[in-house]
Amino acid sequence: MSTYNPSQIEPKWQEYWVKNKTFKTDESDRSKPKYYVLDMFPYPSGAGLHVGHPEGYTATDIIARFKRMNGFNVLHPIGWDAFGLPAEQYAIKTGTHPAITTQKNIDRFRKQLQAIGFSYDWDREVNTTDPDYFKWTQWIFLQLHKRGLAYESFAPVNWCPALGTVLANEEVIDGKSEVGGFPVIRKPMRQWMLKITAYAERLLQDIDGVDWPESIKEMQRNWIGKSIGAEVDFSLAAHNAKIRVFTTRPDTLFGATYMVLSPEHPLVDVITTQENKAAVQTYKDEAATKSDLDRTELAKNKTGVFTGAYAVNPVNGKQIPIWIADYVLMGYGTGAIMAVPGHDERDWEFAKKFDLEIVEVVSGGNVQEAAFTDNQNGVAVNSANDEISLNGLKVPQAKETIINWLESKALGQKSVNYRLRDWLFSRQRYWGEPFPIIHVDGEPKALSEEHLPITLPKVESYEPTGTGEPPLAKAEDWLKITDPETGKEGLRETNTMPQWAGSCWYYLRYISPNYQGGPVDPELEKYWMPVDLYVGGAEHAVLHLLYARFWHKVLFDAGIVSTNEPFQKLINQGMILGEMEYTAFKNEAGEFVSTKGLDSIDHLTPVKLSEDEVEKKGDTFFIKGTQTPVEAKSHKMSKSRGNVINPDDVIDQYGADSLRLYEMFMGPLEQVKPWSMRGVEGVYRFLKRAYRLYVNDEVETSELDSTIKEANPSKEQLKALHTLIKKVTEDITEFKFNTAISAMMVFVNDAAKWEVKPISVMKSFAQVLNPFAPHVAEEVWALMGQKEELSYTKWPAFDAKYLVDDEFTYGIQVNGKLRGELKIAMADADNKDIVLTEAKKLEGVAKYVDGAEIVKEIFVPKRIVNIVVKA
RNA sequence: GCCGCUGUGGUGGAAUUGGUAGACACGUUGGACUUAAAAUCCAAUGAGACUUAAACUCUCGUACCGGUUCGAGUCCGGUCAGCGGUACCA
Repeated sequence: MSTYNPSQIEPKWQEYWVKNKTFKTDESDRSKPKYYVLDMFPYPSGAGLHVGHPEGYTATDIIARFKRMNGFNVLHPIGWDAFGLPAEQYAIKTGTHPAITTQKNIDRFRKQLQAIGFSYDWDREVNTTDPDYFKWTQWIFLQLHKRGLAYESFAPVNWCPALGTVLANEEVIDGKSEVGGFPVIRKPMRQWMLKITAYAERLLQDIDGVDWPESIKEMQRNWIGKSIGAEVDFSLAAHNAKIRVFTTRPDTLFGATYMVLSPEHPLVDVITTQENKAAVQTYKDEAATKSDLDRTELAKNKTGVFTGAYAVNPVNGKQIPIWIADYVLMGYGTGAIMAVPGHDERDWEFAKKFDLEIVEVVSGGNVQEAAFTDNQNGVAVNSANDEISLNGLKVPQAKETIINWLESKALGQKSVNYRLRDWLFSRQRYWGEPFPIIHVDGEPKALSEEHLPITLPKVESYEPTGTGEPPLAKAEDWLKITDPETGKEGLRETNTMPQWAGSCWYYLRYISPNYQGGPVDPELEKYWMPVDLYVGGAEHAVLHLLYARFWHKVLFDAGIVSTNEPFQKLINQGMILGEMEYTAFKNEAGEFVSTKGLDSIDHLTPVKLSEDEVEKKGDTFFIKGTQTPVEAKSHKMSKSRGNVINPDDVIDQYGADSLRLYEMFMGPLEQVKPWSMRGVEGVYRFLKRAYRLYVNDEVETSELDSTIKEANPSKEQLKALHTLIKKVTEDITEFKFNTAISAMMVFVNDAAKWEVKPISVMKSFAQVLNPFAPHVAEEVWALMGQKEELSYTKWPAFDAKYLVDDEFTYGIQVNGKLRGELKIAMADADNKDIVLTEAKKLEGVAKYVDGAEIVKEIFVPKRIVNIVVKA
């Protein structure tokens, strides 16, 4: 009992915190400054917590505890993003209702989180599947609907046959589903869409004002994809109609030698000539059935067919052929382009393949060899008609000139386009929020607020029908509804909302989880918002964070929230990889081979090696004593690789404080880093040493060690303590937890040598340790007989006067090379003459300086001395 | 291809933001304690040269090449590698 035993200490304090509601947030005292520190809430999967969760959660917990000790009123909540596919798929397999699975998983997650000692206010837990919660998700949908931001669409969507549902653009990666990697095809279906494009400009502008990682901001900007250009009308040679194109390079209009329509463009059937009908139809049919994956794979090989029709280039009256090709997308711009093969790579490839004319209109390259695409310094050529000439102008000026001319002739105008599309907001699933929508006389109609929440019906089977009919279509009693307004018979909407819906606004619900007058209590919202710190994985860079910003802005417009942006500061924790693995490869003959220069290693057999079977030579690892290179790499944790670390096991072996400390000590929070069990042992040893400062482990009782006394601290002790306080305070503020921990290690190494440990110093250390390793801190705090609640004690202040040394040590350089060290009294440290005189007396320095001509003497007070001599 | 980030000992990582590179930790080696082991404690530990040995000293060293500077891990230009995002967006 006398040695450090986390399995006894930790449950005791966890129970104490829960029982006493130590971390309950009381907002009645609004005189205190507020701090809202938020974690991305987890999906409570059946697998339980993995080590990635406690990384961000420990970081926010340290901040929360630190802020409490600094007099802030802290809101630090947690909840469950509990709708979603796994529970539904489990239901399909076993017949267990997703609500049951979900509840079980939540209970397990809660237990696991409490076992790590996070200081959440457990009275504010939210659960997206709770009708009291999703009532307000539905309510927010009604606000969107009211504002014309929710609408039905019958356009082709991303249908994933394997998942039996449609997916949002953001959920499709390389033509495959983000979840599971299944192929996705395009299929026209009735869907609900949210008009996020109406907010594109604000989503883009306001990103500048938030304190987020630049990479995430850039990703969002790219996703929104604003491009400025012009729309230009081309009249048809044989029809009295126009085709409008969007281009970012109106300056190249004179070089437009053909035109391409998307196969889905409505004018295709109108303009196609008789002899081309068959070929065009065949091409259209092929394009329609092509999956996104096929389109991506064939991207390098351009395809298309000629329609037989011609358009007229408005600047030079030339007739140019109109083609259709699937490299032009109906969903972007106008679904039609003017092709300028001289200055656009795609158009160039297409023109080469189909032998179309290539004209140079911007000089600087050789357009027969490759498209010349410099859009800054290129100079326009061959670009003049009777009224206008761009010749000699650089691209930006040429653009402006031609746009003005087009506008004056009513042939086109300046135009802005966004890559962002409307958000496909419905899923053909069971385990999601039902829409507050009914269909009467074939028309969708919103139910009014008093009918909320719309709860899920019991169903026999959770399988989608496969034709796109959601499982809810099978719940006949639920499906049929009498319109409360007109008394007509109607049908409920059978789609459900995507998982993102619940996570779009959960941070608001934490503020007033029981409020019945709206999603959030307006008074409290004004006090707590915005979120001061939001920590989570970078995988949500565009999806969740863009959707949540969109909803927040809608709620802002509706007067529900008072801030323009929800999350002031965002930090992405880096992924934790598995332990470093050393792998060599054997060929079919069983010989070790080098993988260098091989495209594929599929035919080789990997052989795992232990650390002491390998050695490093130069930049590469080899099998010891051989020339066989070894791959040294940390991999993503995955079940199939068998390198998953379970936090429960770590806690069993080393305790929660060690888990917390190790995850923070590994390296910078934002960085990707490999797990190391030995590293856990390192911090465990540190905690043991720290505990042993307080408790003598050679005796059989857990009493305070006799070296801890009421005593005046020595100068050295004060210096050690205040160095620690300064470093930890600054590092927490900058989220540099790894170096804060190393400062604590330095302190403990020091203090272990003290024969007398003044209780005042040891109290301060316990306080500093508390945010990081709260269990052991509480334990020693109690041992010292402290009655005050540790979590709310005042964070110790450092006093610079204890940090001053009697001496300063200068590094003395000669010609930039270190040649000696000079210890000098602090009083003389700023005196250039004294320092230099002394420096030149140093043996190592004199060797180089004596007899040489001194060219220059660099003296930077309390930094460096550099004497420059001529050789 | 494009955009972004990162390259420091055997390993994870420090470095006052241009000023003594390698803090702290892991690992390794040696030692103490122990009947022994575990635990704990102490010491050494970037590479190399010189030396019988040690001390001393010196050289090289922050992916690579070059530049700016009294001085560069840090700033600038170029190259390479890895990671993440994105990709016919006109």
